[in-house]
Amino acid sequence: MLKKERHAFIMKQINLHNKVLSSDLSVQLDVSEDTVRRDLNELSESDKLLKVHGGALSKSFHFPFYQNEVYAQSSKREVATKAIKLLKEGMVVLTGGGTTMIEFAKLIPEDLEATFFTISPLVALELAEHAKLTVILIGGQLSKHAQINIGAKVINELSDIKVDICFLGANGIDAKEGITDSDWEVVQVKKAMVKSSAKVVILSIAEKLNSVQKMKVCSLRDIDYLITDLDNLPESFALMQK
Amino acid sequence: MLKKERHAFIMKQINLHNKVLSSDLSVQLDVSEDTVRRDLNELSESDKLLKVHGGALSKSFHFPFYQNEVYAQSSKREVATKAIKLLKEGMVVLTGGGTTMIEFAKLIPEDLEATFFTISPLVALELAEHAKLTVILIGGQLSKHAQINIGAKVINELSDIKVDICFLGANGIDAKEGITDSDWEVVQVKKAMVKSSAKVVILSIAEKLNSVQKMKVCSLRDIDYLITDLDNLPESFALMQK
DNA sequence: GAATAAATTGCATAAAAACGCAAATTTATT
DNA sequence: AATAAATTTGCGTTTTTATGCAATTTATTC
Repeated sequence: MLKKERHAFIMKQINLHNKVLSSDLSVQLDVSEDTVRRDLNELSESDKLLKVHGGALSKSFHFPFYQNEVYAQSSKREVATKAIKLLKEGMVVLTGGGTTMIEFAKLIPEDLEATFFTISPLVALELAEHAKLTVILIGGQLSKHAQINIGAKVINELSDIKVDICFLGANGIDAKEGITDSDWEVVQVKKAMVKSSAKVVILSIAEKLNSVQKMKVCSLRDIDYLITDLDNLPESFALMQK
Repeated sequence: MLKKERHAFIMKQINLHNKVLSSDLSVQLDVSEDTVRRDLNELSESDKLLKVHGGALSKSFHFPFYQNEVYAQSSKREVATKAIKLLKEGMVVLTGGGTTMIEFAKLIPEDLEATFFTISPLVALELAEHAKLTVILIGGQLSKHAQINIGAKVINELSDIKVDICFLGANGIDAKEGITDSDWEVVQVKKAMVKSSAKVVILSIAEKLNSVQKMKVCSLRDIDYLITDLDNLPESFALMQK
């Protein structure tokens, strides 16, 4: 394995988990810890990460002020920008949570008049910054991990509404397995959201394509739009772009 | 767990709760108290926190000048600190919104087990940082101005619950006119909250005493506790302190 | 002011980093 | 191709860092 490849691997791990251990990398990359250390030193010299005893951390760790920067933010913003185009005046919209969705909320044109339902307090607060939007937060138990509302109450309320379009982030997305997620409660909510919407839009950064999580939300044919930061989707996903 | 990670964790706890105990951190981080003390020493040397016997405090706690822009934060924190004492294990609580309430949420003991209903997304997110709390966000239309959920939906949901105690901020509070507010929708919600609660607690900084707003939420005799940052309340308010 | 909790200090141990060097691998040059 | 030069890698050794434990000193509390 080439040095550059190792570096790429390490950076990916850093972005994914915010930290790496020299010992882990040594095993994963099948090189000595010395080599890993040398790699980390180089990446640290070029300010790509923060080297610490025992491994390295994402740079955002040390500068808590800039910590708000999210992973692959530019990609997510790109995805969000494309998704915005599906919004029309007067629409009734339903959105999920997650960092991509927050970017989406931020990018909505200031003069758009529409009604937004959401299960995410954070997205709701972002949406509320827009003067002409009506924002309705679907209440329920707040999941500490996902920071969205979950539980029977949410499912119930969702069953009472029917919206024009639903924007949803994806945890895993695969041509065969469809949209998948790793949290049971979240899957239940997402299923209900899909059911309540005339059109379903999935937002996902390209990186998540072809990844599969444990539980299924829906299959690809239930989706109306799949939006990524790629210019054109891989063959296997192309079918459902209507 | 890497040292820097521990430091980050500690700082997060500090920012969240304004204080940490060495003994707690030792358990949470799964290291000896010695190590925690060394961590606290290092963070203290770099002026990140204030080390005290038994743990550490947020620097802002004693030097409120350098702290966030929240108006009269130290007073609000004082009010919140007093209010916390009314919380008991296993309680079902209802809270409103506002900066005082956010301070309140931050200061809740980490080990308290309770159920919190709230109409404020921000308070909900703060509460969600506490591992043992069940947080239920009462959904509805998000008021852009007040950043709380309002509208018929909220009133409806509130009418379905009955909680042990309700913590409410006040906009105006006066011996004769009682609790008053300036936003019609907010008043409706607050009324419903009072109705759904066995006990009602009003949190208010002393500054707001004897001020009157346009619309009435309830009179003073509907209140069970009135908490301010004063050591003892003025004569005119004394009556209803039970 | 005695009892208790927390902090400090010194020390032992273990883990990680740094260093130098030799072997191995890659790249460049004929 | 073949070989020289440069780079990269792994290993032993030394140095540094991190952590926990025990003993002592310093605070805190009743």
